[in-house]
Amino acid sequence: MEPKYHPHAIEEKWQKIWEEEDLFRVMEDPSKKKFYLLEMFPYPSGRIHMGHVRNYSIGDVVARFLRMNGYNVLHPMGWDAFGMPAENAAIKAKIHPAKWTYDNIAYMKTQLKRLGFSYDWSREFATCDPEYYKWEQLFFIKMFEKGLVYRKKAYVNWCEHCQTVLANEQVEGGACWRCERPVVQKEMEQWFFKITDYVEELLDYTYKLDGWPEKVLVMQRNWIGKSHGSEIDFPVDGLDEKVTVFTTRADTLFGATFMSLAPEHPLVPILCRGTEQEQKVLDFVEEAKRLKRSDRMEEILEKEGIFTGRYCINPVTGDKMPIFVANFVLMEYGTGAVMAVPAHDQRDFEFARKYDLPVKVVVRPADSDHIPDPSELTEAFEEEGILVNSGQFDGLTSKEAKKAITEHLAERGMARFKVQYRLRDWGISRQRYWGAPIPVVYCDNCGTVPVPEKDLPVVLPLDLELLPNGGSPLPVSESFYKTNCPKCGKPARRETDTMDTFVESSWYFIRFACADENTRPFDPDRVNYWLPVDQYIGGIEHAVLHLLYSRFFVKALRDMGYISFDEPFTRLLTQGMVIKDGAKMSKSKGNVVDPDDMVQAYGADTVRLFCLFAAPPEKDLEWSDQGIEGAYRFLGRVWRFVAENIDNLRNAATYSGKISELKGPLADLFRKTHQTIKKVTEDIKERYHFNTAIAATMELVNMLYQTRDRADEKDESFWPVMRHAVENLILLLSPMVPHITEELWHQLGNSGRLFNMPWPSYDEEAVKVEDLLIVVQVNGKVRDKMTVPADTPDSELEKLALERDRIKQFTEGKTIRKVVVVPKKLVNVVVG
RNA sequence: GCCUGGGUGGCGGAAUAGGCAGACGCAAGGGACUUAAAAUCCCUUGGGGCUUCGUCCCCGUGCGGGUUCGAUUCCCGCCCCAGGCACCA
Repeated sequence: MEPKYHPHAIEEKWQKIWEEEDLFRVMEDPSKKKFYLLEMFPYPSGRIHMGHVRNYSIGDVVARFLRMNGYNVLHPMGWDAFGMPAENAAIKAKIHPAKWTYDNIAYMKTQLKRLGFSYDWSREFATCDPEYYKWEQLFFIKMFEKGLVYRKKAYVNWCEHCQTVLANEQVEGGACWRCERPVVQKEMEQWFFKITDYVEELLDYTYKLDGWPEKVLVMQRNWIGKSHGSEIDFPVDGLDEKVTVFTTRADTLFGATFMSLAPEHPLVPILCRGTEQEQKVLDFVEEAKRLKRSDRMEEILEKEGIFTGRYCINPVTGDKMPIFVANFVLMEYGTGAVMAVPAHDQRDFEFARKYDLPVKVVVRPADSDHIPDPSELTEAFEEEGILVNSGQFDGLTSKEAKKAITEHLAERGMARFKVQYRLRDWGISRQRYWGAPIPVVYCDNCGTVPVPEKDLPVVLPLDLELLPNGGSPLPVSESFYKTNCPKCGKPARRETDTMDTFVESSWYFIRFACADENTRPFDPDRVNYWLPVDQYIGGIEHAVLHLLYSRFFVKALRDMGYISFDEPFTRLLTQGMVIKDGAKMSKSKGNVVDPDDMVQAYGADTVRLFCLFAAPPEKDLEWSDQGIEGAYRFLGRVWRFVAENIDNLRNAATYSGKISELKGPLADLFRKTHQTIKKVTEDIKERYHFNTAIAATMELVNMLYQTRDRADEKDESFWPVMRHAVENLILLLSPMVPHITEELWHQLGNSGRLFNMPWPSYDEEAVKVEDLLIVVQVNGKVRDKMTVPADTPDSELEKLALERDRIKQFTEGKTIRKVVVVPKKLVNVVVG
């Protein structure tokens, strides 16, 4: 056996053997408990990065661990293969997106294989394959029939740089999530998935998904943004129109002194028509729309407004309220109109001061009788309280008044209770080439016609020349868009937009259950066996994107009868980022660590080990060049221990006796071995804390070296106990570092694959400590420690503690007020 | 502003149920081996103190209070950092 650890030879050797044996292939087996373990599949950008290595290392430990614990584990991998970088590369390097994508996939697959992950590659697919996206087009058609997908003209987020529309979830702080450039509003005809149909169920389940991090659930709840309130109608003075507002503060209605409308509000042109304000208002609206369309990501615009020349009537006071158009009112939320209550809303307050509008106090704090005069207010009182200046509603609490005032108006048909959400429908049209075509045809006679099922897939043509300006070639490609109407047969035009790539990733995890099924999207038997995903692992950045879309898609597919579960991912682990020098790795910062370089320098096992050891999975991981050296050194230490003692270990039979038959250092090592099995098992199974699991195996290795030097080698149990410790060490480390452990296992003369070995179990007797170290405190300070037999009764502990000389020193001349005994741990003597 | 996390040695981190703070690793220092270096192995390592160098004493988990025999852990108030949302009516 090589005295030195040479990772490359053994890693490549075992990877080859595993592949030849098809070791990681899994089949449905109803006699076994299944476990579906999934890591977020990568976009084939060219090379994997350290974030992938970390994500997939975590997943591989869990997969191998569960496998060894008797589960039938589905652990697949594939490619999220549609997307813009392929198009950009195509324009820049003149390579077709398809070739670029498939070349990248081929390379990245070798990288993943080189890392030794236990994927069942027979289930692999790329989402840009028509055999994949044809089912997505089928779902689109079915959703169209069900009214779950629809087309409408709307203001949408447009990224000029990416030349496409973005969903609300894909705009971060006013900027494109991909290129980080400002997003503008553009009015376009777009396809939308009706995610809002499922808003209540999506929200409900955020309280039931107890295997998800609370952080992600909170983010989703905030994104959904449910609020309870009222809709109230305000008649327009002198016109047969009304302005309807949504408010969560109906209790402040008596304080509403003016009205604010969004610039896009449809009533605006009607209201100002014929007034002397008309031109000024229309100019203001144009200017506001223009500003909205331009770069407004950084600071919030100065609050500005303009009087429309019209008034509406406050339905409870009968007062005339001037109607303004205000640049801060959003057409997309509520009704696009806000009743302004300057005394109780800071924004309205500032607006009222600026335009010299009346302020009326109608709520006072519950803990004060003082009703401030509007002139003395310096800011709005936004909290709830007790109503004043509100006629018959005076004295009610805000909560009571919201109900009472809404009901009062509801009797006259002027108000109703209303639940409002922030979540809006998911816009999925993308003006891009490298995506799944939306299977729709536009016919002058028949209108919008879905492509019939039998004509699917609508294949994305690969023989197109890309346009140099980055625009999609589909709208100018006759061979693609020219078609005949499926209904009337007359010439018609295909939809040339493609689907958001988040659509592909919203259902790929189901397809892994039956990737070879070619007559229907899913094979119910296999899907019912494997799904839902038991454990999903990926980055937090998808908290409200992919993870919300997938939840919606599963519910939609369920209601269309394709599947029969409610939620895609039972448990979710969001791992932290890999950072270097305190910042996310990026080319511009020059702090990128390439996995290939690391594998080359240290081997896959070391890279995996470091990723697992440096931090618990949910925290960010700071890459450290010294840290990875340490990981390498540890594996060298493991290797060397076996290599240096290989003959003795090989010739020994693994110790199978009881701990009571051992003594001294050998008993200690045997106990430590069992304690390590317990610790590693619990850390992996219950906590996914691989860092502490690895720390425990390090302790065992340290003890192996110590025991070799300190125990009596002539003891006939010496090598059997050593072998017992070494074999268990190998088994415990195998999910994390599968190659070195496989090699050592075979060097010891064992056969079979660790992947198929049962996970070691520990002996309760052997874990128990014979002697306990009891801490003795005086007034809560540690003053002494004593070693006692484990079965010493509590009363005896107290007696022993009080007899200690050290303790007597501290208690002498003082009264013992109390003695606290914590079984097996500590005695605290309280003196005064 | 609001909502979530988090703040522990020189560094990454540990302490799982209120009971020895700092496991394990890195870095640093010392020693062994060596002609020498590398590699390896062993030891020390939170800060401070000393007529006694100890099974010694004091301080110490962002800050200030509280509960408790005992608080990194629970409660109240504050500061700072990270992430998310942000004109949402």
